[in-house]
Amino acid sequence: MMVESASETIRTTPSNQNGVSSLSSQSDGGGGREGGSNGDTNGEISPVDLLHLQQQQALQAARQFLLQQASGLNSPGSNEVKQSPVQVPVSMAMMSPQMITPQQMQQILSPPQLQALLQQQQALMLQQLQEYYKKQQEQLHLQLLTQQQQQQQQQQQQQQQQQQAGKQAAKEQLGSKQLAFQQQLIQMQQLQQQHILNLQRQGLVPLQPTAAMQTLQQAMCPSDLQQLWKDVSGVPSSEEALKQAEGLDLSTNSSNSTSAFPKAASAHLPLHSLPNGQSHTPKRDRARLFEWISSFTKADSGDDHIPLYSKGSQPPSSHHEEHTGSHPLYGHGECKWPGCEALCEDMGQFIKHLNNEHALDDRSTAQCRVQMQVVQQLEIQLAKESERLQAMMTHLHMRPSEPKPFNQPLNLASSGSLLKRDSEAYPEGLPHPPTSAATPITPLRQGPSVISSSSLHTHSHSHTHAVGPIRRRNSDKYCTPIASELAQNCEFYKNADVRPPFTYASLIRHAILESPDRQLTLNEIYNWFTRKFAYFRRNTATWKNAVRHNLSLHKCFVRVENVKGAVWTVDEVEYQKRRPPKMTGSPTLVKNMISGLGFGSLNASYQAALAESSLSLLNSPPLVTPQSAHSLNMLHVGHDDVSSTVEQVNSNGSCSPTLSPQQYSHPVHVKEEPTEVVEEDSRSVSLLAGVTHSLPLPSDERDLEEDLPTEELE
DNA sequence: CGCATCTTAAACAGCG
DNA sequence: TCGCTGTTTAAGATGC
Repeated sequence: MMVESASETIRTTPSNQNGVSSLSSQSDGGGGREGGSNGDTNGEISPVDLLHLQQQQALQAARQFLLQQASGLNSPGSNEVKQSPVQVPVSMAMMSPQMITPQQMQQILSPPQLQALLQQQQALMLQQLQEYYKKQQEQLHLQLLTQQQQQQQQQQQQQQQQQQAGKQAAKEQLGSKQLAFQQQLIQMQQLQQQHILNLQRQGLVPLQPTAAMQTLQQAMCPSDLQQLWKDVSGVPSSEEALKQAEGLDLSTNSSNSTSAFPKAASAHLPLHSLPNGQSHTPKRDRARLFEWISSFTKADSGDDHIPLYSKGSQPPSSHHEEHTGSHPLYGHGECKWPGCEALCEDMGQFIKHLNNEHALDDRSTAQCRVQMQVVQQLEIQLAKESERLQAMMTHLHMRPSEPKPFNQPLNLASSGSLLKRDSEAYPEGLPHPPTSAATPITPLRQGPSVISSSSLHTHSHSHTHAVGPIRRRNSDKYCTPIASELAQNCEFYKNADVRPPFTYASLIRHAILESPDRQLTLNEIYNWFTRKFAYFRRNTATWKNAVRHNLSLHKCFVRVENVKGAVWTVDEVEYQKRRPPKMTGSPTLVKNMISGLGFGSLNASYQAALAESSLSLLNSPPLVTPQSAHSLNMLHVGHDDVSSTVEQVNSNGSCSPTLSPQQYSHPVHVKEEPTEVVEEDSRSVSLLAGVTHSLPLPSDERDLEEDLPTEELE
């Protein structure tokens, strides 16, 4: 039954996306900014507008990034094959910002990129938020002053006209008015302070006492969004805040009789701009609304069974929540819908409430979008922390005196040009994401695969040229797509319920090769999976079965009887052999895939496979090592790699003394003839050539040309 | 359309 | 008998 829902999901996914893409072709360039002017006639910015602005800007920036990348790929030293790599980016880039759903963005951009983007948006948003607060306060003061003046005037008048009668009453009335304003002022200040406190409480923002109370810092944490969310949503629990927001927004919205919700919705929805904040949802938009919603309902509900294969993007069932015993939106007798907190005695009542109060409408959609941003924030933060950790680990694994060479070339090698473009992608005047400070190399990461390719490639660079034993030892962990990916996004995968973009086979292989003895029991493999990936902490039956299946199916996995039972090892030769030769034809496509830009429309498994195979192509060069001739021949075709480098390490004697060469490279199936090896060899070379000539990035080309001959011909 | 790869599911057998 | 391990088959999705 799972299969059915899953396949349905898969089928609907692309059509949905296409449908969305084809729908709104409005506002290519200026569209992104229309939101900024929405309801902003007096230079005042409401939280709603800020959110909208943030979103718009994020999308805009993403679009810009994609465009630039596309053009960047296109322009320099391009040859005849330039069409394919550009295809996806351009098609994505041509979408109006509204058309790129956040999920798509997530698929297009790696967490770090998203992080960078959002942080940058946050900075701007915070700035504006701060301005907003300031203005509100000023306005309050102003109103307070006018009130006081009025009061004085009235008092004078009253004194003149009727000295005695009604004096007391008027005073009280005016006093209460004044009090209300003062209250508003105080609340506004509290709101502002709370934002800051939230930032600090969550530890998401470093405590900077001096700046803290004056500026709203550089980051916006989920709690802020929640706060804004409440401001925006106008739910009973946050009525005061809403009143403030609306009440204060007199100059622009005093005459607006519509509720805050449509306003919020109009601000958030990418559908169209609603000039007056009127609730207005055409059928067409409702359809898209639904698509949009359904594309996210899945993301946040991690409790149901999501087939690995279909995890591409869509929920297997849009009504999944109603069938489960527990509901992510229901807990402790309360509706957990953001800002709702409605009491529901039981599940049935809750469901009823959910259907009634949180049906598919603009409001819910707006709320959903905000929640999505909250989630994005968290993910981004997670990615950021992961990177930080990675940088720390990288640093600690090295000699203190060493100038950290490993990461440096990462960008230089294959992403050098991208880096430039990427940095250009940030609008002027906006601070670059803080990550760049912590981990200078990462801001540009394209996503798992790209990093992998680049880092891999880089690794080869540094590895073969000027890397000492220690670095080599260190880098061997990062030199493969999986390895580098895991190394860099280790924490991310560990905590985020994200399917790693690698196949079971490659993961298993990596797990085995990562182990001290290059051998693991089945159970240890299981443990590795669960340890490394949050994704594999559920549906254990499914993926464990898959693991066993892969172990049995692939000849590259060799079962070895051990003293304490059976362990699994990797037959590298077999592993190399099994690699799909299909991708050879279109290195550009490969590159494209690797860039992550094309991943959006692929399902997870296929992405994984493609990424893997693609990377393997880009990977081949570096794998030649001062290893024995035998392993050199066997391994330098290496695909995604660890093994080869691991072997290098081994040859250096710095690693895994327990490993017997026989066990590793020729465990059981020692059936490779020299001829076969030669074949592999030549194939790899030709592949390499193909890659070299069609690589869109000049830096890559240069690197390859520089590196390859020396390495290959060595 | 056929092929290859991957994922998922499931049946089955051996073993402790 | 049960659970784990390992093998095998089949179906479906996807891209070339």
